[in-house]
Amino acid sequence: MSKIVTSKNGTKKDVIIKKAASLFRKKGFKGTSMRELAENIGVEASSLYNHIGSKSELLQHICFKVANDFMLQLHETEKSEISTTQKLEKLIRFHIHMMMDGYDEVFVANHEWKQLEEPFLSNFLTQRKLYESRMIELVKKGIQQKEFKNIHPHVAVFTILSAVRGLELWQRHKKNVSIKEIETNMINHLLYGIAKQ
Amino acid sequence: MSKIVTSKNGTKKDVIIKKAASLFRKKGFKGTSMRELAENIGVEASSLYNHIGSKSELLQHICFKVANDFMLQLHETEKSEISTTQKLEKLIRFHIHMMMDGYDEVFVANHEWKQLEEPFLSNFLTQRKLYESRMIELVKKGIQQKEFKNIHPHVAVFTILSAVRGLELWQRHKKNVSIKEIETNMINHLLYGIAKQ
DNA sequence: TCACAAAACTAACACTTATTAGTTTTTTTA
DNA sequence: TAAAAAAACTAATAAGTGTTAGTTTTGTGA
Repeated sequence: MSKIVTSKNGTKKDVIIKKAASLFRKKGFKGTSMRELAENIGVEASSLYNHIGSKSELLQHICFKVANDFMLQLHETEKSEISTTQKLEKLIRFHIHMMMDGYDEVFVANHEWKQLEEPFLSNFLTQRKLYESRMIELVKKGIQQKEFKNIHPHVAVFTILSAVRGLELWQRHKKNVSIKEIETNMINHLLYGIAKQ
Repeated sequence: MSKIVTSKNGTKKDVIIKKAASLFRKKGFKGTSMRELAENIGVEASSLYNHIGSKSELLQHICFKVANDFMLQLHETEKSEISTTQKLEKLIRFHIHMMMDGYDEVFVANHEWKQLEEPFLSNFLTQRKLYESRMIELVKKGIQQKEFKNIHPHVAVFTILSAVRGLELWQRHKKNVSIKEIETNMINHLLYGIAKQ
């Protein structure tokens, strides 16, 4: 049929991955066939293999791109010279913006990582565990420095991550409530509800 | 091979559904084959059809059982003669216990409902929307009655539902942190952080 | 113990899956 | 404009899917 449309600064592989993320989110990785993906791009399924290696490679790419983005931001935040409270706020805001800007990709990384094959599955889980434990360390530090109340660090981090992941639910209501409104509310709820006053 | 083992007060269909919920959670609905399900029960795939109608029927059963349980509890709570704060607390505690006792089923209802076919998909979404809007009404009433702060009801309900759904994450850490500890923490965070003091 | 019903089995079906081989068309480069 | 490279196409493969038909085994009640 027609040719793969490449927006500027984007290879054809990027176009395929972007569309894959969108379909994987809506129908799941296993629920999306290569024929379906191809049709959505306007090409035959076999043509995709001129640009990618395999279907699972697509999932790997999406999951590890997201994981990497979060890891990078965590690393940068850790070594920046601001208060622990500000560090936590920065991380939460990053989560919120990732969820808003890269909705499909973040959703897929959150929900479809189970479909990764070894050794990628183990690799992904290790990275996630590392991320969590470094956030816990951050909260512990905040408690030591008397910036935070004497809360359970593990519980606090998981509550934050849960609430942020819940931003998915808001995708359906983008019209009714503004993003800014949600962001302000959530930051207040999560951060200054914890910080010592 | 051997026969389906029926625990007392459980039909063979119940055994199949229970195992299906477990597998659907671990590998997804589309990622679980009927042969795999059968093998886990100790039977050939075709034998399952002596007890169930189809694979999708299994998903329907799981999703609507969960939806029904929540709807029933909501209905009962609404008409019980306690304060609005107590009503909300009761609902949150129910969510927590459903997540702990019926983990597989709740998880599947939360993540695999997309794989439902019409008209079940529409039906499920309608029911979920109804549930949410009735929770929002409850929060609105609490504000009117000056039991709650003047918060955004929609945001409040979604924050609560997000946090409760996040209990999934805790399944991995059951040993390290007690359920009671999480429950207390979460109720305090969600409810009495909202209620007027 | 014998007949009936329930539930297992084997074998096959029609269909979909990801992926490959080989060929033709399109685009880029010189 | 001709040669080379990129990317599309058609057609086919082997494996896996849910499900059905027909048969045999198992358990139950008279």
